[in-house]
Amino acid sequence: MSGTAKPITSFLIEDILSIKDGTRLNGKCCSQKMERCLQWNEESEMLSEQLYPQETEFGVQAESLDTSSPNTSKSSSFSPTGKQKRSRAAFTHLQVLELENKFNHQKYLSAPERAHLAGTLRLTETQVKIWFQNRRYKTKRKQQTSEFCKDVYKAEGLGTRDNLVHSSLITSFCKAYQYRNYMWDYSGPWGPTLW
DNA sequence: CCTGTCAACGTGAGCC
DNA sequence: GGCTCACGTTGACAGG
Repeated sequence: MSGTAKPITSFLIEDILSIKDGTRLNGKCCSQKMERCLQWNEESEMLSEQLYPQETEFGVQAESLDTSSPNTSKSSSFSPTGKQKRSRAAFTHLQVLELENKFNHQKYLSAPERAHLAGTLRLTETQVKIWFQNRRYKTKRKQQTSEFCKDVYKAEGLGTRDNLVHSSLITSFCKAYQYRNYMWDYSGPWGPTLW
């Protein structure tokens, strides 16, 4: 690894993370950040081939992935009642970024691919597997929700005062729906806003 | 305190 | 039987 390679990828990552239109990368991805992520996906592919031909598949140094050292392993803390507390790891932005990057190209991973990705991101294979499972489910729910609400809007039509009331009710329903965050569809026909 | 998010977990089914 | 999947739920955590 040369000294010139790191600043380039670090710049790209910091570039994305510095965008202030949202605090999370996963789930409710905000427009500018996601656009930059998608742009970065393409750039990182080219960069990784040029800069890290042998070292990593993703063009990001493994050491930089667990900087905040999330509690990715099972913690053995106990609740006051004596029951073992369930831990929930908080993946770093970089880990999520790489997982998203991979997911954009592949919705399913083979066992060797999963092992490699887990090693690169310093996660367990199970964590990668679960992440992909959850991610596929979220994508599906998001799509279903979008299509459902789109159909309702189509069926109801817009224009009259009654229809405006209807659309208002529909919007309320969609807002109340558990997976409303999946309606933030940056790649959808309505752009990156909540419709 | 309430609510939203999301990794982790449970369940049932399919594949080999 | 072991593995992975889709799907739904749980519970820790963070932000308002």
